[in-house]
Amino acid sequence: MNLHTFLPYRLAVVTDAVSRALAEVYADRFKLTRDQWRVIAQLAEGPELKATELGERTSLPKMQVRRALSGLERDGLISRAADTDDRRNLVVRLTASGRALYRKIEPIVLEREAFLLAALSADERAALTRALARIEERARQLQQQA
Amino acid sequence: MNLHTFLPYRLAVVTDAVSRALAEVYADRFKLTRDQWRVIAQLAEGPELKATELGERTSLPKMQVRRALSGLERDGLISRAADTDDRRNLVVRLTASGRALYRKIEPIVLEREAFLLAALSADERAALTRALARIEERARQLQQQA
DNA sequence: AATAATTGGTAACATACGTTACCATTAACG
DNA sequence: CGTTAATGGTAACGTATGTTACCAATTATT
Repeated sequence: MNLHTFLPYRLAVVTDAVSRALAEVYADRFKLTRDQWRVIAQLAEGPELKATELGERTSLPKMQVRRALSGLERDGLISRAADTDDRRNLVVRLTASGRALYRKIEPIVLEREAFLLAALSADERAALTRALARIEERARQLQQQA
Repeated sequence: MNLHTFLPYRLAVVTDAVSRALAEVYADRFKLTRDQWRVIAQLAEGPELKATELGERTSLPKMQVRRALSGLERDGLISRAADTDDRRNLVVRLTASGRALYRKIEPIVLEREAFLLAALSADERAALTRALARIEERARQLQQQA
């Protein structure tokens, strides 16, 4: 077995390189952690979310969501309010400055993604998306049976 | 922008799922960290390596290599010795029990990789490998210019 | 309706990790 | 040669992360 052709290793290395390339934007320039960036990006898609939904949609464990939210709230980028229907729930939404920050980051980050994908044809991109989806599904099957 | 179709996010999520599926083997069953597993897998390919080479070949920063090695040495799976030519260098090699452990893990881990890849045709696998390589290269270009 | 089980969120701990500075050895340069 | 620079490895610090246990609000059970 050769580590360099081993799929899990390859994925980890590529993903790490991509993450770093992106973190230069949201972390270095805009002082957000990766988790905070994910939360903001997700909140930007809809007006408000419950904290639990946020966790599901960002693929983050609830503790990471919580810590991301604490920081964001401190910096005035989101607001948390108790749900009136079920007071266990928190309803989270971007503040005006949260939305403004997102609008600054989004184009830069999309540009970087475009740069990465420019190495592939449309067909190749589609194939990559499909391959990743299939592999993810199978990985989850492996975890299940454990 | 949609987080779920955003390449860096997709890569991170898939990679995380794959890592977890693999960690069940080397971490849960064999009590190795991911870094220790990488180091062992790399050492299994050749008889001995300098610590710095190990870092390059496992894509791990030197501190992580060091910490991985400390644990492995404590457990008698590797040995470290000063290079006689250049006494700054450490020469690292697997012990007999290190090799034995590797031989136990390898087939299980390869089987899991095979299961993941079984979702793809030979062509699709080749395309995936190519796509990942191109994206990694471009990601490193982005980092460079920062 | 009272009690048990579940759920969303929080707290606190121990461990892992990245960063910076450091020491010893070797290489470079005058 | 002798001083300076560079390199491999180590130490020590603060922060981040995962885990476990916990509390309050809600839902289910009888």
